[in-house]
Formats: sequence, C-alpha cells, structure tokens
Amino acid sequence: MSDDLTPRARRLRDAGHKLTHARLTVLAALEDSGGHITSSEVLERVNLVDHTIGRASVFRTLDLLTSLSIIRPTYLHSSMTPTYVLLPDGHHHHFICTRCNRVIEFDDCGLAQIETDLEARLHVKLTGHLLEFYGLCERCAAESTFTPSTTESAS
Amino acid sequence: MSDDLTPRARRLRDAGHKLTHARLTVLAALEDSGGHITSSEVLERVNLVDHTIGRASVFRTLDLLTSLSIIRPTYLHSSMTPTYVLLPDGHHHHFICTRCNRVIEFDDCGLAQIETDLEARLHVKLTGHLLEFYGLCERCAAESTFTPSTTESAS
DNA sequence: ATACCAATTGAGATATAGTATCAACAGGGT
DNA sequence: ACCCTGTTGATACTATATCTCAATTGGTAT
Ligand SMILES: [Zn+2]
Ligand SMILES: [Zn+2]
Ligand SMILES: [Zn+2]
Ligand SMILES: [Zn+2]
Repeated sequence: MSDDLTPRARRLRDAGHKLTHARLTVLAALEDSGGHITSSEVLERVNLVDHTIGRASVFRTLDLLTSLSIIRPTYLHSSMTPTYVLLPDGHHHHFICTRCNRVIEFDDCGLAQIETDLEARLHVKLTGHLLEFYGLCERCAAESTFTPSTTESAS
Repeated sequence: MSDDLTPRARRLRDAGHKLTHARLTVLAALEDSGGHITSSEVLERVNLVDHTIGRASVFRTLDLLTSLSIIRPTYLHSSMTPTYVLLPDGHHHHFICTRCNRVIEFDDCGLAQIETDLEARLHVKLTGHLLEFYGLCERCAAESTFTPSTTESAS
C-alpha cells in the first residue's frame, strides 16, 4: 500500500513484474549514473551496494528494462558492449562524434507528429524512441580541415 | 585509374584508407546481406569467400566503416551482439518490437529540417543518423490485450 | 616494371561479455 | 502464517572482441 515507489519501479510492477531487491538495485544504479553506462559498470555499481547480487540478474534486469522501454542499449564506439541510456519520457537523443567519440545530448526532437503518423501507418503501439546523429564535432571538423592525412594532434 | 569502384569503396579510399582485399570483402558481405547482420554473420560470409581473412580484420573493418558512417551498429534486444545496418543515404530508420524483436524498416524520416537546425545549433558536421522506435507490433499489441499474465501462444 | 615504406594483415593467445542450469529463495496475494 | 510462482545466485560454459607482432600488401614514386 505504501506508494513510495519511483515512477520506473511503478512501471515495472504495473507490467506485472516483481519488485525484487536485485531489480530495484539495478534500477537505482542506472538512475544514479549519468547515463551511457555499460553493463560492466552497472554490475560494478550494483556490487558496491550489495555484492551478493549475481551477474546473471543484472543482465536479466537490463533485458527486462529494455523490453519495457525504460532503458535502451546504444553503441558508442568499438564493436563492444553497449552503453545504456534511460528514456526519461520515452525518448533519448544524442550526437556522437565518430572521430573522438564525444557525445552531445539534446532534448527536443520534434518527432511527436512523425510518431503519431507511424503508429497509424504501421499499426504499432509506440513506447519510445532513440534518435542519434553522427558526424564530426566542432573541434574535429576543424582539425579535419587542416590535416590532409596524418596530423593526430594530441589534445 | 580504372574507376570501377563501388560508391562505398570510393568513400573508403577518399578518406585515406587502403582498399585492401579484407576490407573490400567485408564491405561486399555487408552489401550482399539484407542488413541487420551480426559480426559473426559477417565473419561467416567473409570466410565463405576467403577463409584466410582473419577475425581481427573483420572487426577492424566494421569499426572503420562505422567511423565513416557507412554502417551503424544497432541493438535489436539488449545484452546482445549489435547488428549492423548500412546507411544508404546517410540514414536508417526502423521500428523494433520489444516483445518479439520483429523489425520494421521505413524510409521516410522528415528529419532534414531538424538536421539543419542541429548543425547550426551544436556547430557540428552531420554525416548520418539513426532513428529507432520501440513498442509493440500489431500482433504483440493484440496478444498483450488478451493475456493478463501467462499465455505464451507458440505461433 | 621495380622498389620502397607505412598501413594493414592473420594467427592465435588472451580478455571480456553474456548465457544456461537448477536448487534455493522471496515477493505478493490470500 | 502460508503458498505458489517468478526470480535469484553460483558456477561452469559459450560467444565475442582485443592484443601483439612478424609478415604482407596497397599505393606511390622512381
Ligand atoms: Zn570530435
Ligand atoms: Zn524524441
Ligand atoms: Zn511483436
Ligand atoms: Zn532519416
């Protein structure tokens, strides 16, 4: 009856899942992090709080949260582990520099209309979206202009 | 001098990279696949053509193509190897069902204006984007309505 | 054509990430 | 307090990606 649940915990329960200690701990770890956190980092944070929580449960929880569109795995660089971002209001947007891997997040996306159209057209029920742009950040764009080939200036 | 290069091979070369046998083979494997192909599947296809090409080169090439916005890794469901998609005109868009992992791709995104605005606002140079929506596909949305908890009908 | 050199490669050992199994446990409804 | 089912944790296992470095090769200059 006590209703001191975080909004995301409530969504978990409303979807018919138990609010277990492991799940709530993973969720807290994600919320405490600044976003773009890997599974290993989640695992590390979780085990700082309670080292008895197993790896498998962390991965299972990440899967579960993803299936509920509470988080979303995204790729930053290198063919490795995804980093997870929260989808605060169902969406997340960022720019990734493909040269230095800098990430710039931004809030407004103007996708509301597109979302509505798409639901009607594909007959789907949307719960979230991720929009990512890639290219060169201001600094890297400038450096690329100067350097025909090899001038990796260590900044 | 012979100019029978695919557009993507040309982009590789124009960016200052050598057109090696390994790279061209990986590129061909990606182009031959229908998209949403994992690193292991690329490796498999590549080795069917030439089994002397090493794993490391395949991964290296996937990273390189990603940094050039020629391909982009995306996650279908969490805790999994990414699947790579080509970015034909710099962009790719799809819907992912978070229940059955069905993917529906679509072409139009209406992001041109947003892209222009963003370049000016963040002072970046954009080379591509990925837009993904999540939710329930028509079938899964219908099933979810009927089943309060456990009715995994094997279709 | 030949020679040259830096970029790139392949092999395979190593490191890292994620999954399977299953007995024990605990959330939440009664 | 009791029960039932979803969930868990330990561990062994599999899959995936990276590192290292001598050998090779693409591209260019001669
Ligand atoms: Zn940059
Ligand atoms: Zn949005
Ligand atoms: Zn579905
Ligand atoms: Zn687009």
